[in-house]
Amino acid sequence: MADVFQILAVPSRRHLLEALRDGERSVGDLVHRTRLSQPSVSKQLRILRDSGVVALRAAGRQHLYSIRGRSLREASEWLSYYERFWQEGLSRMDEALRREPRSRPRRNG
Amino acid sequence: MADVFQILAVPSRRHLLEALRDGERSVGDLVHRTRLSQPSVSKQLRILRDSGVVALRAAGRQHLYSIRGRSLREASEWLSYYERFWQEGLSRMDEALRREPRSRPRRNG
DNA sequence: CCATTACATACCTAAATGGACATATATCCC
DNA sequence: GGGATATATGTCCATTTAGGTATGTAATGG
Repeated sequence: MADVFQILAVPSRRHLLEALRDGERSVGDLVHRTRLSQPSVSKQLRILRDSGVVALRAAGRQHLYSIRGRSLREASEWLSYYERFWQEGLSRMDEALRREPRSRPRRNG
Repeated sequence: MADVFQILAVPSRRHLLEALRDGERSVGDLVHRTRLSQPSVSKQLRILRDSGVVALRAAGRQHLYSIRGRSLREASEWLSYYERFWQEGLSRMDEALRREPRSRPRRNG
């Protein structure tokens, strides 16, 4: 069960997850949406499943995969600590001041 | 300029970014906060810089690194497409229905 | 039962890369 | 200048792994 960022690091796996955004898809369906061979798709789906990012449901001969939010949430939460670095227009100067709250900014730098 | 998820896939790099959460840090400072050698820290900082995740500011002999939000934002935005998978209690059944909005749920499946 | 369809697994290989050590470069201080 | 400090780069290596091909397995239909 590798960490979620390592899972997301591979473009093919992200493409698979993008194809799953609007619901369950079969393996063959996913193969058509990528440039990967069927075994490669199955392999990446296996990795996604082992890491808890997708779930599998059997339906006859078909295997239907779907997104499981829980693991992706970890990544999102990690990134949330950095939101302030783009939400406010934080410059490095602002940061420097933030680290030394005792010294007030001087009029002339 | 590798993609941001590949950058974040390496734990050492995430540790460096965590150490930069509350502002600029020098290289030596970051070395003390990791178990990496100084050259390894410099190497990873170089990668982070090339990918636009951190910025460098020289201050005498010291090189001060800081977070640049822009690149991380891309990752956060990608993940935002999956928020609904954990924000609502979405089951696979819900998803199936979402994919076929024309057919109403039948009383007996 | 047999062919077909749908998917998974085994195995292999080429490529990428994280981290270490040695060394180069730059700045500071005496 | 010269030594010390701070950081960067060069080089090497062991490890990981994405993707392909070949093959195995399970479900469906006649």
